[in-house]
Amino acid sequence: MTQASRAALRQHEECEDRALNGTRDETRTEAGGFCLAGFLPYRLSVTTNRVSRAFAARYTREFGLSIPEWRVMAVLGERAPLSSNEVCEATAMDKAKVSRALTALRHKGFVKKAPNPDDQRLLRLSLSAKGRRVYGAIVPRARQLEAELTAGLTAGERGQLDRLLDKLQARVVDLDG
Amino acid sequence: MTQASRAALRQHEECEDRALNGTRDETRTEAGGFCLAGFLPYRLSVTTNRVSRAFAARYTREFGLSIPEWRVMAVLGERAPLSSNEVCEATAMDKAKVSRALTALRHKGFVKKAPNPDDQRLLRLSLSAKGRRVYGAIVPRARQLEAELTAGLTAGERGQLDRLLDKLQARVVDLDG
DNA sequence: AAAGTATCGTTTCAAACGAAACGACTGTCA
DNA sequence: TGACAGTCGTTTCGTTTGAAACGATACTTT
Repeated sequence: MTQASRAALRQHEECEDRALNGTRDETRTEAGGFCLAGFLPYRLSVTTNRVSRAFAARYTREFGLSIPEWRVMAVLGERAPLSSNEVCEATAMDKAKVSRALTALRHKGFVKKAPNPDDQRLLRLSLSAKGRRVYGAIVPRARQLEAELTAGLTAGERGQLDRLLDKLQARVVDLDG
Repeated sequence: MTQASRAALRQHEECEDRALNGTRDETRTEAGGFCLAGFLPYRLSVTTNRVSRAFAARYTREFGLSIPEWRVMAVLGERAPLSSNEVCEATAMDKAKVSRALTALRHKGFVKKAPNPDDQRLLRLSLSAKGRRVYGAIVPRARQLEAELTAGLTAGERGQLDRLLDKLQARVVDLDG
């Protein structure tokens, strides 16, 4: 844990304490005393970035894959062949990122790229035999890491978290769209 | 909403449907049928990135601030003077990012930077009068945006979300530390 | 069929990023 | 006091990022 993250957590606890003590229960809604550590977008960003870092470190160390590359492998392993655009949609990444991940994966020999005879603009992307082997190894590992991450959560809490993320996602769509 | 996000949500719903139907309830734990859209790190990342984008767009459009700059303003508005390191800790950003945000904020005339007489290595950072005016405007706006984001959540759900994020954060510390 | 429009995937470009090097300053130990 | 180690904040360096430009292919309209 970094110094910064420790301090951020400490500060957040202080803010929570203040709220629980009732000293300024209206902290969230009034003008004064804004507490960044209790601000949802900030909290989401900090937590998610730490999770991403931790997972990225594992993927890199154990399989030599970046997160974009892992995402592409994950969708190609599940359903192939896919066009680049379909990979974009399935991974929630833009086409430039997908294109770069694909060239990296092809250099590593994990992904095959064939033209689509029906439409020469589209690609037919799929895992190579080697890629499938890696996929077979990385999927259980990813599940295991996810299980470690959620080890402190009951099944109900895990479901609740999924539902809450869905709700946020639905909301943020209105917010920027 | 982008095509990619729509598709990702759709795919996730399909995965959930499969789970709910009981066709393959063991989807999460067995070797076959890995579903990226149901994978927690992925879900966290996608949701958080969308939230960050939406908020960054507002901050930029309405106040000309990036997210790092807004974070620095937020902590300096709450408690100043602070050293650069203290800003790092309070914002969960590394010192390079903070340094860059500070130079931008000083160029905009929002932040003052004074030497600390007790220790010449440390800075005494604080908001200027202009910076305080902006702070006074942006804090209620940030609260309002946060309220829009969580409009679909009950107070209990909001508390639950905070607790779940805390639990994840506690876990991820072990995971990479 | 030719011209104009749209889509696909790659590449270019400038901005943002984190790690590490760095100079400036402080505290410690001889 | 002088050397040494540690801390602070800035800057440098190479990488990653998303937006936009691009060439190539397909569709539409006449």
